[in-house]
Amino acid sequence: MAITIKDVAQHAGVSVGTVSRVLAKNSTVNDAIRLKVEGVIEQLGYRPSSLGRNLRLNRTYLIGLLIPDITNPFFAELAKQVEMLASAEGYSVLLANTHDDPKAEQMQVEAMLSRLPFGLILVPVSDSAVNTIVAGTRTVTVDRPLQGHALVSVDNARGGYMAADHLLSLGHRNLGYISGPSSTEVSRARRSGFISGITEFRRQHSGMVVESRIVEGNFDYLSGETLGRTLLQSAPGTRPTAIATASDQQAIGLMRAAADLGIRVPEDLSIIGFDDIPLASLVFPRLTTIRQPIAEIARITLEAVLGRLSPQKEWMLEPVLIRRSSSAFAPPVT
Amino acid sequence: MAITIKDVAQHAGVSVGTVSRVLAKNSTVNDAIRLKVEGVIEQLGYRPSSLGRNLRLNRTYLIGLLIPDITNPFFAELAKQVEMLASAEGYSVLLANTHDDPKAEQMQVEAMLSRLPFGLILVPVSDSAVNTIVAGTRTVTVDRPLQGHALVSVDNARGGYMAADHLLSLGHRNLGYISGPSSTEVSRARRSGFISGITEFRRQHSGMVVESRIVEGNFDYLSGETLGRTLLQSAPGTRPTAIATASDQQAIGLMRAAADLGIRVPEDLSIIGFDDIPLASLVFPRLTTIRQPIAEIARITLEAVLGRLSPQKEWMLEPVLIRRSSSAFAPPVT
DNA sequence: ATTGCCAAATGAAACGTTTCATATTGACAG
DNA sequence: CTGTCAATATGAAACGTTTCATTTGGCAAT
Repeated sequence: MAITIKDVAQHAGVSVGTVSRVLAKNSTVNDAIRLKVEGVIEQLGYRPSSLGRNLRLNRTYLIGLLIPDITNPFFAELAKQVEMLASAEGYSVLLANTHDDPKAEQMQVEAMLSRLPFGLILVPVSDSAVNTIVAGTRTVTVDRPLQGHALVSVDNARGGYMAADHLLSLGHRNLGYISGPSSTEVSRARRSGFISGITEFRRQHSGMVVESRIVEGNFDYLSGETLGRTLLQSAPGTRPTAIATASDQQAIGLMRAAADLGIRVPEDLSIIGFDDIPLASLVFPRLTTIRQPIAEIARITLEAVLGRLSPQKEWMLEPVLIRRSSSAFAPPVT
Repeated sequence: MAITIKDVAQHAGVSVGTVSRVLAKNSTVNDAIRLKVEGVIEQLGYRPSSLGRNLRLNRTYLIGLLIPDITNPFFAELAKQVEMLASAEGYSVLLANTHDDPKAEQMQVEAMLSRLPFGLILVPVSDSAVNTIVAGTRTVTVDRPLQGHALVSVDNARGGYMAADHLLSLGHRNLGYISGPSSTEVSRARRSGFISGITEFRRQHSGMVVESRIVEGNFDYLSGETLGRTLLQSAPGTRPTAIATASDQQAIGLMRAAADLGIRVPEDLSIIGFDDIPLASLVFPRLTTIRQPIAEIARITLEAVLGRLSPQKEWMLEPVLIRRSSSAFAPPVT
């Protein structure tokens, strides 16, 4: 049987209220008694039950974190940052994966809400269903927007634009783009940013010919590899000299495909990824990419979920181009 | 104000007890009333509070998961598996990172216990301190042993042995080993398994000369790269023709170092990792490795923590050798 | 008409806290 | 010696459930 505040009170010969006030550091209580009570607490090894406490205060110190897949390095990093900040503030993190499945997402949201978290951080998969459910709990959405809730994300369109701009400025005129699933806003934004980067370039260079080919899949390694293969197996001469991807994972899969086909990076093919996961600087060659400021995203998200930020509805962060060795000047035209 | 069971009772014109019994599907309640109550619940959007429930039952449906670093692909995979299984059983997962820091570990354990999880899954960093603290909550340890608690792990010594055996059977006689930190039992077991693999081989081949050089660092990419560089920069002729590592991350860092130095894998250097993280089959060349059966580890761990397994104190799983392209026959001696 | 029985609903207690109104104490001024 | 006040401790209520001992009502058997 666990030790309750009553046991402590009894042993110390005081009332439960007094013990409670001893525990609440800021309350006024006679020094002798305080010492006595603290002694008993120590001796009995009493640990306040959060159950009673939560009920009484009608408030938990839980933050729900609902992401597609903790195995994805981007989300792992996000989870880590969020957890670090949260636990520094005395909150604990409830983790759940949606596996990009709307059904699973809904169930997980339900499960989380039944635990009455103080707030919810959500990387939503589906647009509907969810928004009715999360009423009542402060919810902040990361990466993907959700009707009626705060959103923290990187400026994905800008990132896509930067990727196109980088490749074009290196002289590439035949580009490929490996997109994420069109069902997500993130994918769409990155891709349309990429496209408008090209459009803008052509406008400025009065109609210069820029070819581009876009293929679509998931954000994972495998999609990068398969779609990369598709792009790279175009007839020689029409094969892109540079490819941008919607995630670093795809980019790494793409590098893999290039290696298999004997295509050298960056000599024959420039690659630029998106995210800047830790691995990006460890693959060979080191990956040029569009970095998402994850720590910043995590910080703002948590502050927002704790209600410390003005109730602004959207925070959009600037991505930054990280130049490494996977991108280089276009090979001379022969 | 949230809707409570009282509100439901009032609206339905029944007592709270009845509503409670309607919610507990297996109880006996008149059909007409059941329907009526269910209607009111639906209409009011009532959602039982886990706060009251937990207090009354003196039981939460939380599983604490305390790992060194969610960013490490191995732990990410473990977390994913555990979360999947747990949520299927109606439990939620509390996640925390220790960052391999005993101080942080202790704080995190305290924080978790104050939430009264039903059980705790722990990948311990430090050997002391913790074991007194976790008394009272069923705790299962993964990967690293902790006095007085159940342990689920792979047979690390066996894994190390298998790595040595694999390289030796390919004809390599000059081996390198990149170890994890000696402070962890895991590292020590893998390394000593590797060493005894060599010893055993020499015994069976009556004293055949096998050289080996061991360096030590962390489990991460960076350590693999730096230590790899150290090993590979030995005087030519004495440089190892095969290197085993204590983690796939190290192995990938090592591949990176080899690429930088112009050493071809597997032609000039065979590499074998440990873990079989998803990335292992995506790097170039695909990584030969010793697989930990993570799904199995997760399954057993969760069952154990839920108290469904006989109170056996230790489960040790067999690792399995996954042969891919990063290891090959030793180059002919010149 | 009385009794006994069963099914089904009720009322109240209990879980471990916090908090607020109230009670106690001691010191000190009048 | 009384009255007042500040300082501090107490007791009880409340948070939202579940559960158990009781009550209620209907109906069959006597």
